[in-house]
Amino acid sequence: MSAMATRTMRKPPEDKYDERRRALAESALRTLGELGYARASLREIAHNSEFSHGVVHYYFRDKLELIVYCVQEYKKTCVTRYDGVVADATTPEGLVDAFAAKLAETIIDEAPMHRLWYDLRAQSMFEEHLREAVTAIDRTLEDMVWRVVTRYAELADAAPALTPNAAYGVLDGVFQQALLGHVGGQDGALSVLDAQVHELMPLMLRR
Amino acid sequence: MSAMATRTMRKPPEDKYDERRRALAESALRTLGELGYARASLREIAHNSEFSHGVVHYYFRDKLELIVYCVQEYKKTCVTRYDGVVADATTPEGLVDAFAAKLAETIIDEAPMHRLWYDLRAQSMFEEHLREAVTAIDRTLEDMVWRVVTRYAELADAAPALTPNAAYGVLDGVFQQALLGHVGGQDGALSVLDAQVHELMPLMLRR
DNA sequence: CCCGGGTCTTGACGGATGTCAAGACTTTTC
DNA sequence: GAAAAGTCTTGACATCCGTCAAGACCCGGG
Repeated sequence: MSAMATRTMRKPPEDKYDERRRALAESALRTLGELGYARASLREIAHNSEFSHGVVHYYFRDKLELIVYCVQEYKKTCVTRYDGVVADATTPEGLVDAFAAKLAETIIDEAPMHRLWYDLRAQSMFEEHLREAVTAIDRTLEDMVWRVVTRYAELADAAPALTPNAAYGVLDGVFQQALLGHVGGQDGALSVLDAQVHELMPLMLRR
Repeated sequence: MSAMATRTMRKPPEDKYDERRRALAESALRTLGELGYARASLREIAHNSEFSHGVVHYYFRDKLELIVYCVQEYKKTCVTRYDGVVADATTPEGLVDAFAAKLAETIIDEAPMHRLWYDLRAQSMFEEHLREAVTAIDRTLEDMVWRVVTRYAELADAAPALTPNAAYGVLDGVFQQALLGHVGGQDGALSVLDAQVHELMPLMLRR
């Protein structure tokens, strides 16, 4: 009768199951960051993990569910990335310095993850199954940026001159540009980013 | 001996050859805009043209050469897109209105081409063979934006407050966001873009 | 001890893809 | 008008992909 609704036919562990899903998703994220969405096959993903290729369909219905799960997993590593910057800053200039430095740092340390993000966001314009997860992350990132901007305005004793989505669009634009340059081997890309952030942040304050 | 250097073993037409390449590239662009880089197969591309699938390797060495050629072809349709806006504007406000309207218009009319562009740009972070062509287009777009910004500053009798790449990054960011929203069916995306452009352009002037 | 359910591997399937060789059709050339 | 060069189609190849079924392995409870 194929007694298998969709999920949870497990009995005792129930968290071992989720643990495996997370482990698998982590391997998948490594592979995805390396090869991109299009060329990361399930076999390659499994090969970069401690399992064999068949196990994927034991933990995920199909490839897309795996990837959506990965994307949501990735989101968690993003949310708090700049909260330290916001919390520690005491002057507007100091916040801009720390924020710009953190942006450059994350490009250096996590370039594969970031290029995967832009890949997935572009793919979501072709595959609507990705759209929901991508949109959710986009909102999360916008909120994150907005926390930085409002704190900056607060420290400068001014009001933000931009809407949240405009502020996100602006900073995401220059960030993406810097990532592109960095991945392409342009060594000036990161210092340009630093300069651009210092250039842009003051413009976000109403005067 | 397989007498076939790399190109040009043709004798008389030499332009019929290029004409076919262009026709094939046009079909390819249609298909690529529909399916994206990853899922646009040579057979599907040929199917959307008047030829059969084998002909691709008569005019292009492999799939990548086809796509790079397509990308360069696409560039030509971009370069002059906003030149009319620059030429016709007589007041700074008028230029912003026309520019914002043109941005929204091109999202409506050519959404497939634009999402393809962002797809290819993301792919170029994984496939270095795409990088050169993508970088060239990126520079072209930056120049295009810069022409708008300098003309705007000129009309407003002020100096630009941003560097060319910052200005491009900023506008590309909000444009991409609007495209994402438009493709995803958010009907407010375009009016948000219009508002954002009106919000951002004045900030680009030194005061 | 063994039995049963959860876990994982192996191997196979049908289909799609890039590539290319062989030849047919078309145009040019003498 | 026949030969040659250019153009295009057809069909096949090797390979890779996602998926899934069959069974082996592992482990706790009877």
